[in-house]
Amino acid sequence: MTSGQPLPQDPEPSLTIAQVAERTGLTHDTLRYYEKAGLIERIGRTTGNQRRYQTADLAWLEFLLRLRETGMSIADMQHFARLRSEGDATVADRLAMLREHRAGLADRIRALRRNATALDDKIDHYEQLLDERQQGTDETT
Amino acid sequence: MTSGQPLPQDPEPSLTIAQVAERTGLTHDTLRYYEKAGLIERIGRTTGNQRRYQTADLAWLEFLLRLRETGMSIADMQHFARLRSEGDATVADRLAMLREHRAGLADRIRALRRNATALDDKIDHYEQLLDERQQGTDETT
DNA sequence: ATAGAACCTGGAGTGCGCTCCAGGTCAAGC
DNA sequence: GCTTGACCTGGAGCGCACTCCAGGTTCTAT
Repeated sequence: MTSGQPLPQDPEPSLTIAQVAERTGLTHDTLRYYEKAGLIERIGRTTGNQRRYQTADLAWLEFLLRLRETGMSIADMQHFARLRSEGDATVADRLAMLREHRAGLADRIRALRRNATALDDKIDHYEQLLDERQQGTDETT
Repeated sequence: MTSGQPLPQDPEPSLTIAQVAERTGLTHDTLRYYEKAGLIERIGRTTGNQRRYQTADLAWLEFLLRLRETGMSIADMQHFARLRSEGDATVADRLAMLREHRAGLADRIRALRRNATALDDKIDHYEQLLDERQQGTDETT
């Protein structure tokens, strides 16, 4: 088993919302919005009702950010978060979600690479146009 | 010079908005919105004021779609379209825009690939969890 | 000639993902 | 004790990229 309850003298590095905002690049408004929306479970509070983020909260947030950066919608992240909160019984479902998301991501990367190549062609075309234009400034054929 | 004005007997393959919608995957509303927004210049009309898209319109639309798919905003596409409508003098500006967009795209593809790798790790982790859970169903260590 | 589908316009409405606001509470330094 | 800045809540507002609507016109097939 693991050892400790969060005793008072536990040096668990709890962060304020401002510190988390700086670390993640999110605003405090977005952090509160994510909590309200159920993307992150209710963050622990001080006696004065102020949030204190623990290491595990940070790790989950960073995972969420990876999902977001790869284009997952808030709705899907809510779904994933709900499954997670339901415990180990939902591991298979969560795995399925991640696999599907991963597959979609692969598709999107492939599409972007194809479009990048097309863009390169267009850029080449523009470079040629520009060369001709600059060469032709004096109208001599 | 090139040869023909669009004479009546010119077999220029003009398409209705519905046909263009089907070809591009855009809705007719989106096509009209893009025209209203200045992303595409005013499409030629029949005497009865209905749009007829020409080959050149299609080509431009497909280019716009590539810009969109690679994440360019409507505002930036408007900017590009405006430059284009101003003629050859803006070739250098347009080239600069495309190069910048291309560079951002490269960054985004790199970030997606990094995130994809992180996702793969997470998936591996979930697969292991699932294996343990299935093996451990009978509680024998 | 006429029915019905496709098209037209200007403008309002929608969904997403935040972002801002008002009005208050809490914590730390002077 | 008091000020000042960080934090709290519920709810309204915003920008983007469409999407829909009402009311009218045009095209096509019979």
